Amino acid sequence: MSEAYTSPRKRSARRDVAGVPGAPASARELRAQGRKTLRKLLDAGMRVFGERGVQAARVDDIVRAARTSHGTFYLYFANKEDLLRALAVECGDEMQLLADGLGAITLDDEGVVELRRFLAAFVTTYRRYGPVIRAWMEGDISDRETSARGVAAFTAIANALGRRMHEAGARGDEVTVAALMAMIERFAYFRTSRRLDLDPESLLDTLTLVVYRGFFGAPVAA
Amino acid sequence: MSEAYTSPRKRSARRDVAGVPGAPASARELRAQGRKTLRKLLDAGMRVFGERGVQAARVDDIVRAARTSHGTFYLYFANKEDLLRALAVECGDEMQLLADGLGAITLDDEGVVELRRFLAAFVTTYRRYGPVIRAWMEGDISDRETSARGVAAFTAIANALGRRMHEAGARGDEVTVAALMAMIERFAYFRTSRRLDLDPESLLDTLTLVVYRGFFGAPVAA
Amino acid sequence: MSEAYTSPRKRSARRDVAGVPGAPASARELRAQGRKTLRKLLDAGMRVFGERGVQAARVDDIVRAARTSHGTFYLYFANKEDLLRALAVECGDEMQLLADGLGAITLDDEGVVELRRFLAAFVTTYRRYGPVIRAWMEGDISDRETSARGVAAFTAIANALGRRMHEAGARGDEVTVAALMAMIERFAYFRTSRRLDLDPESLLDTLTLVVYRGFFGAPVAA
Amino acid sequence: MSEAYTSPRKRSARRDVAGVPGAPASARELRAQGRKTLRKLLDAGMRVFGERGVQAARVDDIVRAARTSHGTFYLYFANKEDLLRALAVECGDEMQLLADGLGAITLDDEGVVELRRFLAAFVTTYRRYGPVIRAWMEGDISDRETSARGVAAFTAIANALGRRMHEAGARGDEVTVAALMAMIERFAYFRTSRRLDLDPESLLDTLTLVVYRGFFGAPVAA
DNA sequence: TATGAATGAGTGTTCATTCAT
DNA sequence: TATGAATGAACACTCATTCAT
Repeated sequence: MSEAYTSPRKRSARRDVAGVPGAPASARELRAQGRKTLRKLLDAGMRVFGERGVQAARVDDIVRAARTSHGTFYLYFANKEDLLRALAVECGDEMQLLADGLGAITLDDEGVVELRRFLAAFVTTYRRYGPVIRAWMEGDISDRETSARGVAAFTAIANALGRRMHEAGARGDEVTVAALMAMIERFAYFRTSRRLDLDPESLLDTLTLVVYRGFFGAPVAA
Repeated sequence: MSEAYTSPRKRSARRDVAGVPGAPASARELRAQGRKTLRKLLDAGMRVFGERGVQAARVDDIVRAARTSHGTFYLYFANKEDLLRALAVECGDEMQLLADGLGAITLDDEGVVELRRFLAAFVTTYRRYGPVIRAWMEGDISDRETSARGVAAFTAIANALGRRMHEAGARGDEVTVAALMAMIERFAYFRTSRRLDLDPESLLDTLTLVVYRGFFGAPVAA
Repeated sequence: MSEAYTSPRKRSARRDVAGVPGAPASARELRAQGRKTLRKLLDAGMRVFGERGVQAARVDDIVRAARTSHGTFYLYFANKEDLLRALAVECGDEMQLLADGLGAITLDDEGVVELRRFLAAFVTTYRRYGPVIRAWMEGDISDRETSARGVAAFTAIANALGRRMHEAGARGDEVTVAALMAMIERFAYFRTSRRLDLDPESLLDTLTLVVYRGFFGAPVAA
Repeated sequence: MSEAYTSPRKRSARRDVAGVPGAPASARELRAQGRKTLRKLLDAGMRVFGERGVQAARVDDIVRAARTSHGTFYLYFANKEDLLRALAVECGDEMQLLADGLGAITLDDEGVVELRRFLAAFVTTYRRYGPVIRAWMEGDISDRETSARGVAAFTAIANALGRRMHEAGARGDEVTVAALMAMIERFAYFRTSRRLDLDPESLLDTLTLVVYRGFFGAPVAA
């Protein structure tokens, strides 16, 4: 009973438990209109995170990009972190698909083609979810759940790569795979950020070559 | 693209007279006492940048770590960015030394030893200057001069590596070297941040192996 | 190590533990200047809480009343609640003094005089700390410590009154004393808020009479 | 003095056309369905005001408690204040009934019984309308009409009590009656909020005793 | 009559930077 | 050279109220 004064933050924390008003998008039923707005915010978030970086992005940037209001943002997400979490879920799903789709890397031309296809797919995903992936890599995420989801996504891909390396007769140990993934991620980053301003196709060729030779160990005719 | 660090004040610009009020440390003669305080601030800055990240680090964190006051900070640096710049100078010098010190990577055991020595030296530098290096890599620096210094430092190492690869008969083109450096940097990052919690020595062995085989192209007996 | 993104609120919570920057006034050494500002804020807080009420008072009202800035407020208090806590400490001390100062209520004119003196003193304290006292009575305080301090203060006075009633041969049980205190508090409230716009002295006479007769049980010649 | 509740919008005034858009409930004819929804909102309002306090209660809390929507709320009430007004009307009626029902307080056992009955009735009313009554007492209401209705309700009871005291040969002056009512109100508050966690019946006995002796002046055998 | 969605002004809090001592 | 104190713009988050369906 009764009016006990609590600092607004506390109140908000208290309410987070009940969970309704500023509840993460997933916690409420949404109609067509609501789903549309949610999508707008997710897209805008991705865009702004990419432009400004996860840390520097302001909620104001995001709502402006989504052409909506401040209040609306908090109707769908508890805060910026919560938006990041939602994007991480999407990104995780996407990366799982990548992992599942990785075929055998045989020691012939077809293997090279498959590897190149995979790397191209990774880059494509990166162009959309790069900021989330970088946040995972850089440890820029404190939320347990979100962080764990990142680990799971990376692990899925790492395992897929490791298995394929094994099949190809190469070392697929943890460290080697980690080095490989680091290289792929950085490559996608440089590619997406245009820091290496070269022809995308030939960039991809070079990466494929380095990965093939360095990690799958097979001699390849340049 | 992305996260270039700009001090908030820049946004709502005010004045930009080169360096008068809290002139950068280098602009003034310092006595013993002053040099000691400067050192304290540089060390504290490095530490805090490492703990909180360049963007999230607050001047308050730094002065507390240095056991000094806000006022003192601005006696030595014009702002947070200026401190980063000072650290970048140190880091750049260090990386130049690394580049200069890279010997030939021959196709025998001695080559492996030299490569391993170089990688170990890089990791050591990274343990101290990691945050600056990461800020460079991630494009988290907006200041022209500081950024340019990063490019120079990376280029020095890249060139050294490229030359040595050439000598060893391997491809030393820009993209390949970039991939190599990305891998080394990430490795050092994971190593320093203990995200890969394995034995440092064997981590280094694996990295050496992957780099040797993947980039210098030589067959190596595991 | 490293930049994990945490929502600003979380960070602030984390820092509260370390306790330095927005630390409650008591946690830092203050010089003359600082003590003066602290006093200004406490006084302004008391005034604004009185005018607007504890809940409705905005930090902005308080800093305007104290002729200082927003930032300064948070240099001395973690938030509004923290200011209330500080005022509660002062108020608690004051009420303890009241309790300690209550003399015997004898069944003669001197008893009436002592009772009147006590009630006058209570009203004086109330004029200064009324908002805090009301917040305690109304349960408008959620903070454990602050709340407990209120209970302690009330208990001290209640015990003193109960003892004096006993000595006078009257019932000094918990409920009766509570009823007595409720009446006194409400009286002070109406008196301070000028809701009963009558002559203060005769108001006090009437209160003394009612209390004397109703609680100390002695027949008194009007 | 103090905490008069004003809706935030009033401050940044906008329009004040008497009662057009969400006309107060009374202004429209309601069918069965509408009356039911109105009732739900009134009940929920009372409940939430009791739990959170009049000031802290949010429209969102109320509609959630009433299992209806924001839009619906404004179909029945112009704003939060309007809901409070509607509840005040109910409460005022109830208190008028209390006043009308107060019988003579004779100087014998029957007088005690009647007083006890009245106090019990007051407590019952308080259990339902406590928040409104407290808002009146605390001056938490800025609306003229609502406030006036509170004064009228209190005056009705005060007059009834004053008259009965007179009949019993006791002082029934304004101040004494105010003191009496303050005590009764606080008692009901503590009783309802369970701050005095004692047996309700014996609480009521004690209150009756104190009131009887202190205000009606009669000697009573404990 | 009911509802979910949208809005934006209001308020709390932080932190880089300046200033007086 | 050092320091504690002050400042205010920037940003996060809330909630009463309106609107389209």
